[in-house]
Amino acid sequence: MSKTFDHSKIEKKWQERWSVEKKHTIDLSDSENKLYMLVMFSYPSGDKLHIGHWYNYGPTDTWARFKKMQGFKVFEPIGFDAFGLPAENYAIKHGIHPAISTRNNIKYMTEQLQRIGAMYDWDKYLNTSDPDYYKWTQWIFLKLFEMGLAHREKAPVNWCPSCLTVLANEQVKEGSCERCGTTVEKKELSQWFFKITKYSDRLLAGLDEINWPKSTKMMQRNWIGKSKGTTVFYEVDGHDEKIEIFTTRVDTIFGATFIVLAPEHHVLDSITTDEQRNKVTEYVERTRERSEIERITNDREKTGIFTGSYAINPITLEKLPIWTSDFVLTGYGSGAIFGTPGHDQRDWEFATKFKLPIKQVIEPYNNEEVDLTKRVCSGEGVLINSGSYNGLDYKDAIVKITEELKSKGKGHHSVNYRLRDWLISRQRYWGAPIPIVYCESCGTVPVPEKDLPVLLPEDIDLEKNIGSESSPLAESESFVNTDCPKCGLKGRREVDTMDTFVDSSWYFLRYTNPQYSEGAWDSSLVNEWLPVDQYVGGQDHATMHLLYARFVCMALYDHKLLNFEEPFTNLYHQGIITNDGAKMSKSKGNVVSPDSFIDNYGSDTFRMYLMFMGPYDEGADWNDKGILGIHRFLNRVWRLCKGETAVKITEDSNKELSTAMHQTIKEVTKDLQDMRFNTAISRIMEYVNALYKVNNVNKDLLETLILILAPFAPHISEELWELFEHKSTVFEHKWPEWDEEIAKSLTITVAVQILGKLRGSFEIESGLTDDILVDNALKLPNIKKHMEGKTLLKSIVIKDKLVNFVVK
RNA sequence: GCCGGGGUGGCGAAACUGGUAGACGCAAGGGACUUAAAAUCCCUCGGUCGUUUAGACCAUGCGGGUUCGAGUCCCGCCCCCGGCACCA
Repeated sequence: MSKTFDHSKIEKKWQERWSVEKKHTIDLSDSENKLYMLVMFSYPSGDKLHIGHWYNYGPTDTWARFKKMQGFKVFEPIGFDAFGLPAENYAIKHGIHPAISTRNNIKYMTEQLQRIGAMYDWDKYLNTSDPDYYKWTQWIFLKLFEMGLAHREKAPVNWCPSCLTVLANEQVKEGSCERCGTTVEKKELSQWFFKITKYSDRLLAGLDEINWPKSTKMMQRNWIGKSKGTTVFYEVDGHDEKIEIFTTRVDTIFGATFIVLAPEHHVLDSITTDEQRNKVTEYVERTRERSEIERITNDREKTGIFTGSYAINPITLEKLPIWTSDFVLTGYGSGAIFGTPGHDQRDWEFATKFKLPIKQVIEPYNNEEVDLTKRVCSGEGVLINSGSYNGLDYKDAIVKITEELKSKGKGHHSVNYRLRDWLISRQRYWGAPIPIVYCESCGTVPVPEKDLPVLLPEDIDLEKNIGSESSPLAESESFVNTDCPKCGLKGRREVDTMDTFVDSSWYFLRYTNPQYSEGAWDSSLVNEWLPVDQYVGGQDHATMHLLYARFVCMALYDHKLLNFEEPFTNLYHQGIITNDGAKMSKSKGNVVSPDSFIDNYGSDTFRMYLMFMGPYDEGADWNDKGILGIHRFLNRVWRLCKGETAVKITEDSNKELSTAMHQTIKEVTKDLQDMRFNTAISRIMEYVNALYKVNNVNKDLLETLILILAPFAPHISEELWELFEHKSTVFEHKWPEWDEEIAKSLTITVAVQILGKLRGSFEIESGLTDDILVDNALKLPNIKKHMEGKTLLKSIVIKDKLVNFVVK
């Protein structure tokens, strides 16, 4: 008979029992000792659940089970982020309605999720494409609209010609669509935005209050990009126009030799002289045709055209030629700069190219040689060639010059942000319709709450819509034509749907009661159970989902709908599981399915292997070579506990093993607390190895083993726990505690060094004085040998560890 | 270019606030059991030298430094991964 455990049978048995006995259904009405453990829900794609998902879900369940055993009331929900483009594209290709393909994918993926054996509370399951859910996504839109945080505006926006929709700034990476990699185009379109910029400072301040990875906080800070500086107003010689310029280095204003406007700048047209008009117009048009990626390519040579006009430097009253160039961005600051070519790399390149004068107005601190004909001198220093400001440190000069500008009414201190408003319109079908009606007499009218949800129309031929730049919803007459909720006359519905990041920016609130019909959530539950105590997911969402969710919660807080501002108190990012060094993705064809590993080895082995591969936040390159080792280990535990080895189970106690047991509990507890799963598993392995080395072990040693193994391998642990005649499940037993006294080793090994080089060691009981350790060390033959002919200058003793002799 | 993270055996990796580098596992080699194989159990396993032992020297990306002692701290480089990138 096989002596390996039957993982299929055991896992099936316990998963059924947990489900039947509702072990993971949490009654949220009592929030004492609550712990809300959240993982990022997944998109129900045709790829199904892959190893990357498992890497998120398996280890977090281990942590959750550990916390449950420590006495926390753990809430671990799961669901699907089910709206989105891939289902729609799939529909276009295969003629299957997104609702159907999504339902099929969810069905399959739910089965996969269940095989993990996680403590998911399936009663709280949700799906964002369900009308019962997106009704409330629309409701949140209305709340933001009420607050003036949702507005429609014509603006140059990012358009992905492959996805046939606009994208938020956050979804454009290096000028390309984050999803499909296609180069995005700039388009001037009327779109819906959420006013996230209004929360820039609070989004920054909140980061100090939450326990998030510092790299993620840094990414959000950089993304928000707050910079303090000065706004300067320039008069245009011979015109009424004023040019507003933002700078962080107003100290270099004496070195300004030209002004540059972005090609889209609103005064450009009116200040351009007749002689220059043709050239300027041509340049502006050429810029418009150039793609974003071309424009932002760093090594591109500077281009630009002189407008023929001059601006007056408000401090020096010098006349500065006004140019236009595409290196000045329209969306940042006011879309205009003053060029200080001596001290700014880009301005230097521009001045060099167009033979504009270059002036030095900063003397660098470190007296380095300055040759502005050869290279720029950026950085910090003291002012020169700056009139009465000469000799001032640049930092003081910034303050003083701004004061002068302010007194003359030519400027003031100001702050700029890189963050743009969140563009939420999508010209696609498979998303929540934006609940707005346009009426000729009433204008933009929000759909009343009682009329929600605005259901997605069914009568749409998605295939017909390919290539169209308008939303597929525009196809449906019955959807578009409606009565104005205000005046009752004819109106037209908004045809765009919402960015799916809106769906995911509040799902963690809905989890507390996804069936709730009185509102988006039951405040009595949400205000008790939120914020999320531990959130785990990939870092790729750092400046998207994780930023949007924070914004939405702050807005809802301001609307008095929530009693907290920050949704996720603690955040952790698991690393990425790559395959041949590349991230797993369908397009690369390197996705590894967990299914066959579950069939062959079981969930216990597989999840444990994922945790054993390396540090959880570092991820790993996928490799199934070591999975057998974990399987062997679980078998060793199985046989040991069943008494199928040479080690007999008796009543005898064993002092040494007892010490090992308490040490193991201590180390495993600490490692688990910090999600150091790999080392925790190593400790348990060492413990098992120690148990195998003796002739007999007692029940206490084994039961402790089962208890500390349980979060890692829940099914086999339950089975063994039952074998030891326990009625309740192992997870209802409390996590073992260690006794510091017993955990102390009786004997220790002391290393003996001479001048820091290891020359020997000896075993001795712990807790002895320095003198005794030195005496013992000096007795070692090898030490005597090395000490011959030398004088001992000093003995360094580290208690219970090491003796080092300094000799000459 | 700027901001994070990292570089340790054949491989995945350990090493708490500076204190025996390589725990644990994989792979490999040897042995026990077996008719045989699988499974299992035990042993060896960074490199060079040394007959085994004892031991010595070299080893944590590279070059310096601080220290009785450095994978760990400091200075200067190189490489890999992630993010931002003409942001004024």
